[in-house]
Amino acid sequence: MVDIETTAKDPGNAEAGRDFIRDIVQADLDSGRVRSVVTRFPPEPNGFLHLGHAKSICLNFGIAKEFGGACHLRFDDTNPVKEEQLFIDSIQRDVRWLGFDWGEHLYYASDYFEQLYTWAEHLIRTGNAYVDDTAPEAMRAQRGTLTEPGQNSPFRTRSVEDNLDLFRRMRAGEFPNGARVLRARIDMASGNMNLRDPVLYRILHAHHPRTGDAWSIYPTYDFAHGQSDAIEHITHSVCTLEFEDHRPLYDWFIDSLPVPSRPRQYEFARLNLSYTILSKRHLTRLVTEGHVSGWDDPRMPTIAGIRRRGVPAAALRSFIGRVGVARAYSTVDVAMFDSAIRDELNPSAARRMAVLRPLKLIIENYPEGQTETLEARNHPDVPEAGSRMVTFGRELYVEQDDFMENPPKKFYRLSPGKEVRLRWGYLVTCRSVEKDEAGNVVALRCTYDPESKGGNAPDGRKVQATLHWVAAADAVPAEVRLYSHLFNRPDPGADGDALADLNPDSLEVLTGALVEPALADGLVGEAVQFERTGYFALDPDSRPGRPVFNRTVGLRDTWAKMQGKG
RNA sequence: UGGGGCGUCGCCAAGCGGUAAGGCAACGGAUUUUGAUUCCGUCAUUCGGAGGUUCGAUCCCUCCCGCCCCAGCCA
Repeated sequence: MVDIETTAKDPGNAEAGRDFIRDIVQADLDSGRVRSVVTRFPPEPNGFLHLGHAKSICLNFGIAKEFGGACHLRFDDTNPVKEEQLFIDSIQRDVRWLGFDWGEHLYYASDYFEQLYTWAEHLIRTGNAYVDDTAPEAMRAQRGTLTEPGQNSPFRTRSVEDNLDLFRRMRAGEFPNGARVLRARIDMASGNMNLRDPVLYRILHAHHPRTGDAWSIYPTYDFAHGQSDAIEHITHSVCTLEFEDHRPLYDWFIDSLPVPSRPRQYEFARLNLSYTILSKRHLTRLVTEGHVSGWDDPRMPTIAGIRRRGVPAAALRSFIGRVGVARAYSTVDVAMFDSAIRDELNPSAARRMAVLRPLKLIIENYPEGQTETLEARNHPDVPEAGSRMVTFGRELYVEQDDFMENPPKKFYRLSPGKEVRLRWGYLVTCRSVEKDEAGNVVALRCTYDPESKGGNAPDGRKVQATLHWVAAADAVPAEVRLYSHLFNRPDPGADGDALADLNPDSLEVLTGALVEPALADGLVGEAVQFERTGYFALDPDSRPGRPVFNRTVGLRDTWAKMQGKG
């Protein structure tokens, strides 16, 4: 099986509308506050990227592209106990697959460790930081609560000399983990908890994926992020709403340090999706506890999972564009994602026939041993897509759902005495059914109208349904994996543990599917439409002669909807 | 009861003082060799609530209500 390279050529910006952040960028450009825009996407390499990150990626890279600027990919690798090279690699792969390019601008916060350290000493010298020996629990107690001010640490008034000495020895590795920290001296009574002398450095004797064992102290997010932005001359540092009250601290560092530029932080609402969970903590649990097959399980809302499911990058971008960017807390209906996927696939996916749950159909008046080939269009609306030949014969398979012995009123498909069209084939009429001892229908005995080749009878009579089918003579056995929501409620976790809301039926494996031969040797990841069923993509688990298909998304199903309403 | 935010159609989301865009969903109907697609139509006299300013307010002011985030040496 060949792995298809689906990296999009042009992510375009047609799908991205206007939003308050783009308005700010435009205004800054117009006023001359910035000459050219520089943004950044700053993932922490402690997990795989998911749909929430996709929103940030599309926003940051999209803005850079639209305004002729640059977007940096910067790994926020300040916590070596959680970060791994595996994630650094997967993140780059996923961003590229999404269609974005950081060019030369690949950075790591760890690239700046030496500079950040120098700035930390600067803070000490200017009386803005001190080494605190307070134990973690005591420090928590001293911090106060949301409504009560904190207490100053007894170490807050240490001399500059002592602070410098201690901090250097922290770096030298003289103290065990947790023994001391470097803190900013701001205001223990601030209503903003982030300003109550936040920790800048902690002692961590840990191996870092990039710096190895060179450091035994590591900067916190707050101390590293803004300064990294400043070093890279980021103009607009865009993050999610929960960092809003970190902004005063972000600005405090920029004001207190001799940084080379003055970036500004802006916040937008993170993406939430119904029936989905987008938190690295939960996604990590799904993987490590084995609820899914891995980070790229097609049910996962990770970029890797979505890609494996067969969703084109363009559909993902289109979806993000439809969602928009604002500051209001929101949860997007997952149906909107499905819609974006269908809109992307409908005009492009080749049509094929595949029977998911086969039911044998025997044409009594079709000569034994005879077969013929019929031309089948690859796309109903795109003539250039061409056609392929399909085999027709006396024994065929149709979908079990397409037959009912005692059909309700509006059932258009096969039932005793009813005539339907076999797509690209002939009109057939069901004459009788064969059953096993248990009374299950095991085969349909039909007759066909030899004059209806291609699907139309010379007398112009109409049929209500057109069915997909495959010939017993050359159908290829396949495995088909049907996916549905990983969680069985729109707001997983609202009542407690999200994993308790896992949908036990999110994966259905059909091992007895039969597909037309043209489906036997596709490319992994290539989208096809199984007519009347949905969009599918070949899974990497496929082997020669045994294709495995993932259902990317089903077709709209008005009939199922009618039935659901009884 | 500290600080910071958010509330426009079932779900997203425009709107920036001049009289409520668009998408998704839903519901009708037309076309159809996919009950798909496409097409056409319906879907907020009203913008969390109450006052106020104004000729005029979703947009300005006041108060109230609801929801979210913050007390990691995580990001």
